[in-house]
Amino acid sequence: MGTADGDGTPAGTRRRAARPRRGASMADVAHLAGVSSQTVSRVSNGFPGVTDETRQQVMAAMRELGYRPNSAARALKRGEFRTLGVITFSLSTMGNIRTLEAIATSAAQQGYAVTLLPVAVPTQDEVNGAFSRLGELAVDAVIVIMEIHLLDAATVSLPPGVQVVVADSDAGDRYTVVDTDQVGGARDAVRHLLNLGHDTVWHLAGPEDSFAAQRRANAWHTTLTEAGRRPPPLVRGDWSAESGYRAGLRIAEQQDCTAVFAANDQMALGLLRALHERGRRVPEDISVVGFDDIPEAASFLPPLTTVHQDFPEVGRLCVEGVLSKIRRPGQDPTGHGTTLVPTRLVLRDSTARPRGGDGQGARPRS
Amino acid sequence: MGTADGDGTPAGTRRRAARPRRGASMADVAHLAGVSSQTVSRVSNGFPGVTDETRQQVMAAMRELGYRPNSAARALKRGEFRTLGVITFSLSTMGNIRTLEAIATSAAQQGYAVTLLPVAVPTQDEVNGAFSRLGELAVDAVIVIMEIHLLDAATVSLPPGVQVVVADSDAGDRYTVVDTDQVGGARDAVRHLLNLGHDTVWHLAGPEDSFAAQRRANAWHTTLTEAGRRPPPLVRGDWSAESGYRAGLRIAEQQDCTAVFAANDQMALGLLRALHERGRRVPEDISVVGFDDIPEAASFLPPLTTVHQDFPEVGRLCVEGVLSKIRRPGQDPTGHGTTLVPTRLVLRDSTARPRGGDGQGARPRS
DNA sequence: CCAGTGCATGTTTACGTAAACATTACGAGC
DNA sequence: GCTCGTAATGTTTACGTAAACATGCACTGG
Repeated sequence: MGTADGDGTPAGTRRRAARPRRGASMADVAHLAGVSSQTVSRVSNGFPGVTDETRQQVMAAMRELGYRPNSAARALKRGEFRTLGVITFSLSTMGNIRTLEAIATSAAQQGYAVTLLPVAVPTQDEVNGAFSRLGELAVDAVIVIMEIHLLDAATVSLPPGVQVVVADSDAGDRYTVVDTDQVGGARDAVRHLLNLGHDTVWHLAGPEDSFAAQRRANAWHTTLTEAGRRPPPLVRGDWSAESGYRAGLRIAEQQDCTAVFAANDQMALGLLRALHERGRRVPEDISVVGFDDIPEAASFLPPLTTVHQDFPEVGRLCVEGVLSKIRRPGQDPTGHGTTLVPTRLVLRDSTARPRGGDGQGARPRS
Repeated sequence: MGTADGDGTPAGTRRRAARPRRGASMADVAHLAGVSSQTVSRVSNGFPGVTDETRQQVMAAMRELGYRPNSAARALKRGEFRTLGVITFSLSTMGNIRTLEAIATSAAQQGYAVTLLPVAVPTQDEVNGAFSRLGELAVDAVIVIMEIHLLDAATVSLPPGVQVVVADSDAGDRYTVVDTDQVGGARDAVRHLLNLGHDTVWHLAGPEDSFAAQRRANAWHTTLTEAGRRPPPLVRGDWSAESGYRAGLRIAEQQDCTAVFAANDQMALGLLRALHERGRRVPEDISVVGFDDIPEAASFLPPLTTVHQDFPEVGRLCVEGVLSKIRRPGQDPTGHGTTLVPTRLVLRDSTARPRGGDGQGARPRS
């Protein structure tokens, strides 16, 4: 590249006009520093075999030209993008968001970027489309945050060589899965209420097509049955506070109901409002336990006892899992299967002994 | 690439063992289809000048080999990545999340992917670091979702040719900014309370280092002053429900306070709890207005009157703005400046006329 | 004093794609 | 019948990087 040419136009200007130049290349840096581009490459990657003096010269040239490695060329050469893809439905649920955030943070620490692949409408076609677009996406591996049942038929179109880890799902036999210990959390919630002396516990469940909702409901049922209690009819919501409110209006009618386990905090919020409107006091008349421990849960009326999920840990494990798959080229020694992240029951003010209860084994509340 | 070679190892196997092959290249497809790789390229990009018959053959070969274009090579050749970068702090605020989601969706519709660039600790160094890492990131343009004052000194390290649009900030003179009409929203909230007959309106503000909080507070102050009312002392929170609760305990002491405008819904939630605990009824004793209209706001106790923000529109406009910058190579005709997205006051049950108020001009509440 | 050794640096090449240019083939027009 | 034009396809090359290989130079030891 000359410094000027015949038509009076400064060199490079025309190119910049045609297509904005991204920046200086290795060749430019090499030229300025008076070395070969290979030496620039070595400096750029921190490789040995370069004199300190040369290194300084090259770095000075880099600074002067504002050199930044071209990631496309680098990816092409190295065969990897240092980028993880995250497929997710709408970021409307708190859990997905927190998980995503943790994934992005963990990935950044490992030198990986995160590309978001939103699936607008959760239909099978959309999911398949996302998986197939993946093949031409600049991504080394994929983490799927998807709680509903659409993963099955999508397997086929997975491009080869792209590893997958799934958060918040089952399918542990076909994919590596990282998930909150839904069963343990739900069991803790129900046992807490039973220990306080409640005869039984109602359940305000999440939508039918959600794996998480399904497992929380199953665990609720099992725990009650194992304790020799008869499970009341299951009440279903759709995760939203509004659905919790509607369900709550019905639950308030049940005079024998003294304890409710809501499958998430938003529905618990709606439930609290319905109970309040109907004059059922919480926790004096009815105890309520939520799930998730969203930041606002401590400010509900009353502050909500709930099952805390460790989303950052879920995200971290997803990244760890997927990177370990990338890094060992051969068979994955951990194999498929599910990694469970434990939950923690956070006691606040929405649970108490039933008025007429005997309270055997109940922990005193502060 | 032959079908077998001398040592009995099937061709390609050794390569796959050394480094997992990403997939077939154009050359492989071309070989199978019996055409040149250029023809494959034409088919791949939907260019004219290919017989239907040839096109069919090529597509068949693509299917058979599971061919996916290599995006690194494509990006290198074309000089663009078809990817937008989004720089953001922790995704803990609902607004950022909703905006991000809208950005991802809009970008996807335009054929662009979105890469997340989380900035862990919001220090100047971190922001500068994020901007500088950007240069080697596979990104054509950047959208910054950042409400605090750290953008100023970061300008220098912006790599050339990378366009920026900023959401939720000011700096409209140096960057293109898309933002919610904070001033209009706050004014509507305050006027609504004044119209109901309240003498004045207290303000529960967000943190000092937030542009949005600052502008909402300014608009609150201006609106009161313009209406000839004396603004009460400003109460400050940090966006969290917990801080709203603490502030609410203090506000509950003010016997002359009949109306509060909270700078977001989370703080309003904490405020509601504090007022309830102190026996101040909402809306009979004190009216409360929030800001954001988070989904749960309709399920608060009582359902919250609040200022609705159109986050999807903000995200859409960010993408539109940044893509228009990319697409017109020369000067941006829209120039820098700020695009405001209007808000909408959503009336629910947390506001009413003051008990002793005259209520002139007040709209009747349902 | 010269082969040998090791280190700093340069040269060649390939990664996969697509623009630019080159080459065919086939039919229309004179 | 021969040229010209056009459409279909092939060949060359460049994008920026980094691995593999090549060179050259200084110092070491016999």
